[in-house]
Amino acid sequence: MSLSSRPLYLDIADVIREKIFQHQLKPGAWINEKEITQELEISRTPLREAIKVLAAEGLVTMKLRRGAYVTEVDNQDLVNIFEVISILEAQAAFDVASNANESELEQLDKLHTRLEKAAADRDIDRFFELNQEFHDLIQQIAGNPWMRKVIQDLRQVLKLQRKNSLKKIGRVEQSLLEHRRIMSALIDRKPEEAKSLMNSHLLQGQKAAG
Amino acid sequence: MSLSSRPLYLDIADVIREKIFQHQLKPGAWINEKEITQELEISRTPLREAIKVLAAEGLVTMKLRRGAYVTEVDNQDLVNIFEVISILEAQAAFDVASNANESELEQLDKLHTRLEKAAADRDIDRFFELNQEFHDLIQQIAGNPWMRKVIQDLRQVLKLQRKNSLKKIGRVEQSLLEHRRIMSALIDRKPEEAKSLMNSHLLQGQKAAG
DNA sequence: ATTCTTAATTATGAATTCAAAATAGAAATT
DNA sequence: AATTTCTATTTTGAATTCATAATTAAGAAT
Repeated sequence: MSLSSRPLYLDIADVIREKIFQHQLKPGAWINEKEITQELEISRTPLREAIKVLAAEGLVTMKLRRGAYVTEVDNQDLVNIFEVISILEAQAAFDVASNANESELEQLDKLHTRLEKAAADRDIDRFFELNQEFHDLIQQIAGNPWMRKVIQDLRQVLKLQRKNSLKKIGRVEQSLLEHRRIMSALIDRKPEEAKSLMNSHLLQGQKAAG
Repeated sequence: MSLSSRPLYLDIADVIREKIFQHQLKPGAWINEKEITQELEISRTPLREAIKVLAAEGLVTMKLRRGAYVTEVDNQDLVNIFEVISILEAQAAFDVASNANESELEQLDKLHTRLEKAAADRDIDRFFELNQEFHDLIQQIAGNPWMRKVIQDLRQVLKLQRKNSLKKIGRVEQSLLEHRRIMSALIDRKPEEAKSLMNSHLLQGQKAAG
């Protein structure tokens, strides 16, 4: 067989990425090429290409003649990554408040409503998921694909050390409150306010996680 | 032979990257694998790994079953990339003004002096080079390696379309003026001012290039 | 028993080979 | 002559093979 719509190495990268996020491959763990080729029934060539993609994303680290291991992020890394994400997402919020059209704001509002519902249902996993979607939709609407790519890559690295701040008691409520205010600033088209609120929202999340 | 200190694919990536910046490989040009393997006397395996690294950096774009071509950035891309770079470098300047120690500021000042000299000598190439060094040193001192990596990757993509704004008459002088004011803000430890100056400095450069 | 040395094994890095798709080129049809 | 169809060539994607460095394991020496 061979009529797939995308190259094998991308599929393999997806599988390994998921393994990393599921902590089936934990930070610091070496990636055993033979094991994975046997499990996925593929050859080493596309696997090694996939590993290089993940290395570029920062999810794995390569060591000459030793192979690759899942990247370990320390606390300083977290602080540094959060600094970048906060700035950029804040700017994205600014851009949305400045330039989004009515239908886009409506889309956001709908998503936000679902977020409220998940919170009311105490469905943390769903909240977590929709929360990600909400942030991503803002970036999408902001309309800077390069910025979006940067944010997504860095968010991926954050996911390496699943200190999910939403698991902290009261954090979902707090987060929701912050979202509401961001949403208002967007709808009221107050760019500076949206920016500032988004920035502190993210820094709050960091503080809660740390 | 086989005692190199780094994997072959990284060396190959360097060579191709340089070819791209030298415009030996122009935006839109397909990368001919056979040609490069013969020229560098290597096999396709590490070459294809190198291409994937460059794709992750955004310098080449991969097309299924067609190979890879040098990325073409349009005007919208430039605007978008500049938006991200401006924000982040501005923040880096803020961080330097806030946290750099005396010796680091001195380092910057020395580099800045050399920049002044290159300008006085009308040595544009040297100015260009030192200009890059100046910006990078700020990022280094800012001390956020993740931010630095993001900026560097994006700056690379900018280099694809060598609209060097410094080539514009008067732009070197203007740029130098802006640098002087940034330098002052850093030494006077005025973070907000440094941030704002750096931001407009970069947007000026963009405007001059566009 | 512990450490050091050396042989066997394993894993990585890179070249080669194989399969299939895309392109180029020639022949045929209109 | 222009366009279409079919064949040959080239090129990409992926598997396999080969070479060498790193690790493990075994044995020797203290």
